[in-house]
Amino acid sequence: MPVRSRALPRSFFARDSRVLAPELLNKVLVRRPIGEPAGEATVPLLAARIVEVEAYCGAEDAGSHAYRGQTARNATMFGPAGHLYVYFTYGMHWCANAVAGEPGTASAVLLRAAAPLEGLDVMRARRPKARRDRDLLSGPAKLCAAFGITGALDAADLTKGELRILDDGTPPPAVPLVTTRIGLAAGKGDEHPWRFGVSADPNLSR
DNA sequence: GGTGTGATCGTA
DNA sequence: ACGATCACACCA
Repeated sequence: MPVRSRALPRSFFARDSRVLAPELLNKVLVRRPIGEPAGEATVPLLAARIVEVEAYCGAEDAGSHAYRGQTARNATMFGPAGHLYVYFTYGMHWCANAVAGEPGTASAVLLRAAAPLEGLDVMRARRPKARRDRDLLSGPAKLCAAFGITGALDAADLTKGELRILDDGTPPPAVPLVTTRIGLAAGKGDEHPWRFGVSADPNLSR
């Protein structure tokens, strides 16, 4: 991790989720030890380079949890950008998003896959079923499991908390992979090309 | 490489 | 009921 890595400011997140999403590719998700001071030089406990994301667009997006308005579950998405929206799905999995846009827009970017950089031993211990390291973070629920992200981290501030997204100087891909989003029912937003990835990266979800 | 299926529970 | 999923079984 280069010394000049720095946490992304809130202004970085406060944009349309479809603009923010590809900009998050090649940024570094880090989790620092609990209670560790927020110095820039601290070695993170866990670090991974984001290689796959999806944009969700609130009230105008049938695929978004916010499509039918605010509830207790999705309230974080209606708040300020730069916070983490964590939800539980399929009765067993947690998934994490970076809240985007202006307050009230309820847009977010789902973190779908990442390439492990640091803390591989911790990630392997949390994901004993992953046979290869490229499977540690190759899906939104896998990523949360490996990073220990649960509902307890919903609404965490990504700009200054124990969980952050850093810019280490690696630019996003000039030409990202762009496809429709995964797991949406027909007519429920599946037509929008709002999934973005680092082409041919081995850590992409299946 | 691909497809099919069961697990398991909060939310609407 | 159904889901912004995963892992395993199987076939190729």
